[in-house]
Amino acid sequence: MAVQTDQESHPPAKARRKRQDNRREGLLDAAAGQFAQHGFHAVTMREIAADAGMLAGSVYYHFKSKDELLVAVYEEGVKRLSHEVDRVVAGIAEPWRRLEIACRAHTEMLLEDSDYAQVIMRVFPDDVPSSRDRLTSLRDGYEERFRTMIEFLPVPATTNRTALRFTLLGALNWSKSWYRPGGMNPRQISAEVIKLLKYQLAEEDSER
Amino acid sequence: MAVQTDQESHPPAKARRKRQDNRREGLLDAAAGQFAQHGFHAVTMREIAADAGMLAGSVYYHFKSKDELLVAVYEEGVKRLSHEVDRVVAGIAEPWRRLEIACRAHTEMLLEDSDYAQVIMRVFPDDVPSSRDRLTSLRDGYEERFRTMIEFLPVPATTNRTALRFTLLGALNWSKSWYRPGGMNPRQISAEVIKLLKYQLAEEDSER
DNA sequence: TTGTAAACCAAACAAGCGTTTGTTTTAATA
DNA sequence: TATTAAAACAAACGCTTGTTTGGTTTACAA
Repeated sequence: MAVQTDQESHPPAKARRKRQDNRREGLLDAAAGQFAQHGFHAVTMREIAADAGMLAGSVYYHFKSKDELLVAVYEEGVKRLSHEVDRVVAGIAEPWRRLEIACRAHTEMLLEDSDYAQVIMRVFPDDVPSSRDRLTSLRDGYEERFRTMIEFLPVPATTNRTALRFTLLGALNWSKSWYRPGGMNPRQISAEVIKLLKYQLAEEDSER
Repeated sequence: MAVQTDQESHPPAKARRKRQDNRREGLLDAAAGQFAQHGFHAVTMREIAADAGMLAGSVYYHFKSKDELLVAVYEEGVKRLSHEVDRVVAGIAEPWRRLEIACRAHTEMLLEDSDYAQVIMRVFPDDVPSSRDRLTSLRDGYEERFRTMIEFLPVPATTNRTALRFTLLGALNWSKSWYRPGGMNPRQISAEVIKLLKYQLAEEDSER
């Protein structure tokens, strides 16, 4: 038995380093852009591939189906939304302020910054039956943040926090259907919605 | 020159009476059901036709394209929503009460009673570029009712009524994405949303 | 009863779909 | 430089799509 130098320092010609010009990322961007703008079923693999500068067949080296491509976009979208919201609320203790900051970030990504975020709000889980549960749990995982933030809100005991969450997120998400550049911007939209819901609830709060 | 008895009393064998077993209505119902459940692009003409008990080609006797079929559903949906809202608010003068009643009707049709209403909220005008403007103006025509109702609402001068409208309709329309039979019903949903928005705004109002 | 238009069927059409296959190019390793 | 796997191409696959066409049934008018 000869020496075995391949303990873990250098596996036996197994793990080959990947090429640097990997276009999977750009491909995902293209898919996100198309799905966000036209929805899932209205977009073809050829259109996505063309946007990424390749042919339809080549997409299948990176993703094994159109459904899985959507799931990947969804996952990336949830990750980006979550990270951004977590980032902006970090260090902010006051509950209403936390919520407002989070809503602003949410709305900005939804309306301007991120195709990935738009996909999550535009493509309904029911659109892709084979991945429905996966998409639903992804979306729920993100929205859980808002459930928690609303949980800590100092509001009268009679307040229906569930209804508050649905109203808040509904108002913001629906803005995608009427938002046009030049009108109210994302910051104003989220601020107005929060203002409408905050007044009567924030009784012990001194600001405003 | 002979007599011309065909002035207007009986056009010259021109206007033939239509048959009674016209299935155009059932066809439109089938289209509304399919579009409401799966969206526009995910539904095929064969599925719609099968639901109506006919073959795909036969649909083209009634509608000259899939797009036009959607527009017809949209028009019928707007008509039904409008009539229902107009009906329930008739005779109610108090502005907040009017709005609440209207919202209840809107939500009930959206969540339970009408596939036509669901299509209007589920299928975005951008999904069908060729008919985008038509669909948009149809939807706007309906929502104009809410603009008017909110216009007459006794609220502080600082209130942004546009934001109030968007928040209200957004919250209600978005409920379609989380509504499940057994949870909050449409009546409760609309009541909770109105309650959340009403408190602080209804200063001169004595009720509640 | 007969003529006729309304209403539908049956079958195909071209185009496009998501996907698979075999081959070629490319870049990192040895 | 030769080797090897990553990453893409080129071309087709079988199937479905929206739509068209020509013929057939049906109900109403005469």
